[in-house]
Amino acid sequence: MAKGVPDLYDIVFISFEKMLALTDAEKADYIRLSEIHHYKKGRHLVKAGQVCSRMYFFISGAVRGYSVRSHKDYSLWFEFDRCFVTSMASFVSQTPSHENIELLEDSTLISISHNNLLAIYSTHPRTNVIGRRLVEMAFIELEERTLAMQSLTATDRYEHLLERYPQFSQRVSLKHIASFLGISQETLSRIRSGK
Amino acid sequence: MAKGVPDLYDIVFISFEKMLALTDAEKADYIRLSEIHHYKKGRHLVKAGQVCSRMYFFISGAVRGYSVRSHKDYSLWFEFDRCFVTSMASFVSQTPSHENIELLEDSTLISISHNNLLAIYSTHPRTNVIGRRLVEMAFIELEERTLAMQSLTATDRYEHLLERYPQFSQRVSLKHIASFLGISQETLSRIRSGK
DNA sequence: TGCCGGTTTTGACTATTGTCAATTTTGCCA
DNA sequence: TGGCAAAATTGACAATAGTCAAAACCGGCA
Repeated sequence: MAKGVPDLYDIVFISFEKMLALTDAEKADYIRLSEIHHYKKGRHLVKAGQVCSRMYFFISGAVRGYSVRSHKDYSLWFEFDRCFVTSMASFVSQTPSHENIELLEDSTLISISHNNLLAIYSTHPRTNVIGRRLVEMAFIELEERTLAMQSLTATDRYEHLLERYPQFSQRVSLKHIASFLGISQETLSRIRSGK
Repeated sequence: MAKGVPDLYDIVFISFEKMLALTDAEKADYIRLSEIHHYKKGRHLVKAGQVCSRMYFFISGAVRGYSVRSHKDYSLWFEFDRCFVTSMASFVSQTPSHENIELLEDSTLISISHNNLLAIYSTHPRTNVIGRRLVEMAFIELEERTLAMQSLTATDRYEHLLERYPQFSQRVSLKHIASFLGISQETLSRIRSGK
């Protein structure tokens, strides 16, 4: 095993621990069945129409999920270091993705294929809880966002975002933040300038 | 077992089959650990602040999830006959619910407690997939709705809703549909009249 | 049938947000 | 460091949606 590799896996195992502390045998299988990548900004992990076959963990970097409708780009979510990322709906049912996933920064990540993840679930049944937890967390996050879209004005949504995700304003362009909030770039600019 | 009861359970077992065909032993445990209810229109299954301790299956009836913010009522989802219903975020992590669940019609339902469901998962580990599938389906549904909120105008959201859920216009008041779409009742009225 | 309460529609006006076009600012790198 | 392309801001105007108040509609029931 290459020098430095255990360090990277230490990071993902700490994140797993929030859901389930893995045994050494489970960790060994995860290491054996996963891959490490160093990808450049701009690279796509998934494009709409493709089946998303891998679950990613971001050691470092930033990533955006987005969907294109009527020639327009709608940002759906953003994730940064130490997060699990995949096109959830596509990955869990292995059907074509409606969303694209694009790196916003050069990133270091670990990925595992759907097949290999199922193999781990099968070999170590108690790890099933991880799959469930990941979907549950994604669901809770999305629920909060949907209610914000429904009940808050554009200004309140922006302020809510700044509080909840301070990273955004450092690492995401205003164009993408605007599309995430469901408003035009110009409106966001006016909100920021205090009208 | 009372006459008619097996018929009701036949309905829920058909719905389970879309996720996992249950064995006779699994069905027997589900019957033993669940309850049948006949509830009146207006009854609440969960109120905000309470932990939602049960997963419901609607044999017949209609139900609405909603959240109250700044004294306003925001409809989050609707479900009708033959659907599984719970306050997902609250149920899966057994924390206080942010949403209320209210019956829109007199309804017949089957419910199982969180503890009893975990007991079934534990006795029959392969049934774990049901829990995951339920969250996954809820997630996919919510994802579609969020993108609609973000990318469609009010008029398009209303037309999309009519296509996707024809039941809505028969069984849900315009007040609730408007709050679901994130628009005022008057705006919905004008959209319907063709401006 | 006729009244009642709740639901839905309509009107007039205001507020918010979008669009298009023109600048200005920023970040990168040759 | 200078120059370029992308990102962000600004202005003028149009389109969309909200608010408040009043009227019309509708369903249940005495």
